[in-house]
Amino acid sequence: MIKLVDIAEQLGLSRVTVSAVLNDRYKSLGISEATAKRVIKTAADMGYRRNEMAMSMKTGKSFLIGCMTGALGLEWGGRTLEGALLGLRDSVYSMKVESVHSEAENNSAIQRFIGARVSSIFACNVNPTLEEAARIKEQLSRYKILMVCNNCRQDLSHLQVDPDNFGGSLLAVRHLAELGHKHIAFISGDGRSNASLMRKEGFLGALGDCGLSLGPNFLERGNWDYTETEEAIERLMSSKKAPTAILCANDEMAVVAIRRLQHLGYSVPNDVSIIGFTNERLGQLANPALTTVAQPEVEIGKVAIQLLIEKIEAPESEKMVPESRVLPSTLIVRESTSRPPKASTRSRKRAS
Amino acid sequence: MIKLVDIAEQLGLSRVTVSAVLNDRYKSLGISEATAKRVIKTAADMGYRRNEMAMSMKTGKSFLIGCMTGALGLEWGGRTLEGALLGLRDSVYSMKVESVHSEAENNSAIQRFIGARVSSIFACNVNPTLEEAARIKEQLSRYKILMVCNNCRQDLSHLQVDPDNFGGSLLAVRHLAELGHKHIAFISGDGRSNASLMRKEGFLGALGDCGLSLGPNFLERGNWDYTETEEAIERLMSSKKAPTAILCANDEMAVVAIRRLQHLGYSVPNDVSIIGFTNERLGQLANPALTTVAQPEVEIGKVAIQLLIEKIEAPESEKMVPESRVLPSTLIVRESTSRPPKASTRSRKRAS
DNA sequence: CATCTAATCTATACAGTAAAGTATGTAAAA
DNA sequence: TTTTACATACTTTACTGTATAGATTAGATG
Repeated sequence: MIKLVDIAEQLGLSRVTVSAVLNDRYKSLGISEATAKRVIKTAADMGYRRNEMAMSMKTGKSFLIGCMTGALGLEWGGRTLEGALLGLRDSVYSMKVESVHSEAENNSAIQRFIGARVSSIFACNVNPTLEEAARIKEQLSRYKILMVCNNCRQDLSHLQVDPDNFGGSLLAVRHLAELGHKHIAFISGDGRSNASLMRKEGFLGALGDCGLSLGPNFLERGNWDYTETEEAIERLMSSKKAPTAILCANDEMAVVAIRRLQHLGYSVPNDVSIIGFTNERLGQLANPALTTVAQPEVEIGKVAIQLLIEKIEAPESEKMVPESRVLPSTLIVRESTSRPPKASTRSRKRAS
Repeated sequence: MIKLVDIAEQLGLSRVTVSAVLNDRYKSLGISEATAKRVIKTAADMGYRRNEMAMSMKTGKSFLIGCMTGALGLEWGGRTLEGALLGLRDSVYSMKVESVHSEAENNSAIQRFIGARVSSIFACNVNPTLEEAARIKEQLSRYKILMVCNNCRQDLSHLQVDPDNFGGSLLAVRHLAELGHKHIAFISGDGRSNASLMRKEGFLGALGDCGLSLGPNFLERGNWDYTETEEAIERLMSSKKAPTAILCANDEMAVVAIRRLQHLGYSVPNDVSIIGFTNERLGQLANPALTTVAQPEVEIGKVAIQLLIEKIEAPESEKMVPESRVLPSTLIVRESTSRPPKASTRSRKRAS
């Protein structure tokens, strides 16, 4: 691997001269244009790339961001990471990635990041408990490493970039209310998921906003799971006063819901309207195509990294000041929502 | 950030002593157990983590792998990266990731990797043209950087880990042939995609294997695109001798195919059997649930990285010897395949 | 001859490691 | 008794590739 001295020797100059030229500070150093040109040409010919590590050592700055990510195998997980990588573009920063699935893995990722001297960490779709988050935060502050989270509890004092889950539910419920629905149920995901929690809160808030009340047992738990979601649907539809619309905390559960409803003999959206969350391809291709709350995952990753970079480069005093950003959700109306049936025409049919 | 000298000063020792203890080479250096214990304790108390960069500088080894990845927003893309990160676990290596979408981005990613002094590169779901791959290869060999690819043309002399696309098609066609199908069509993806190409080759080979012949215009192009796939379906079904089964080069096109067929009044699988490729959630949730060829994406990422690490650590002579591994595909039979209809009962119905 | 300026070099630092060196004591060999 | 050898428990020096402050040289100018 060719280095500064190699170029310097080739030209009978010192490393310093070469370094100055290649970093564009040669004018202030009084190096002649002729020399500069020779240096630049030789460097290119020899295929010189400066060693970032050596530079980091010298300057004491790492230009490295650590990203610990969960949910990589899911569309929205990949999209968030993609966004983060996009946010890095054209910056001098680069990213080390570790995938994590447990508290133990979070810890070892952080240890490795510290060893790598990252300037900051993006906890991408990691869902730590409050205690864990606090512990991580304390450890990182000891090393003065910044952290930005998405999908995290709001009450933590670190950087945060989130989709507007609350507002997303509002959009969904308002859409249903405008169609005339009065009996809307909600199927939540994993109880520890902040996204699921905020979507539920948003749902409850939105009912009030629209002057609707929550039906009995209209808050079901699907736990991001097919079977549990199907059971939730069965319970909802077997109650005396069944909902005419169901908001699901993600698209997957929404599609499972549609499938189950159809299996039970209901028509979607004629008997029951369904809305999901996070606009995945499986919703787009469902039959009927799923109405869903889209969230800007790519943008979230991008903004998270940009925020991190801003903070790194901010003056020392502002560096550790927590900041949070919320990016708007949008409603994508497709085929799974329509006006509610008239009470008389609604009936439970056997599956064919 | 605390460093060796800090510990050394605290204890009145030299950096070297501390370094030796913390790297478990203190016995050969003749450092007393008592000193070793003090050092270890102090290091832990002070929260010391050794600086990987400094270590790399000194040893000349980077323990860094660069990963340029495409398709991050798709399930299989995320899974491959996830696998790669899994392959890194418990090794001293770590990974820098860049997402790429074009030749220009591939190049800039490589430039950055060279600057970071990566020991090797994983081109993860990057689909370079032959010329581009050759150029990259030449450039990397200049810096003695290893590269492993998945989803690449087979005839390149670098490391390669691939799913058995060819064999996957064979499994699919054999399954259909066993069910009694004689008229099987294929819908391919992007013509430049190696995966699509190999799946088509496998399909054609498998027809011969099963004693079947290719019907007229039974090779369609869907180009990974919804509209084009729908058009391909229309063309296939409007021909005089329509296929009774269709193998699609991915699950997405397969689900679009099902949707279109149903819209045209056909029943899947009673009128037409459908098989996809790469086992995504959207196929599992389709109605009927999709029969598909699953490929071990996670395993591919894992093996790619393991191969890379093996090579890095291999003696110089074996280092640049190309090697390729192919991991088996499996057929997941669900609801979208069944016996072909008897010729008389097959008819085209209007959509309801 | 002193001063100035242009062009370049020297020395040092960054955090770690490898190899060689050092001070002291002990024990066996000459 | 002196020399040699060796072990103990370390330290010093040198080096990785780069950046930066300060020194140096050559030639021109006053």
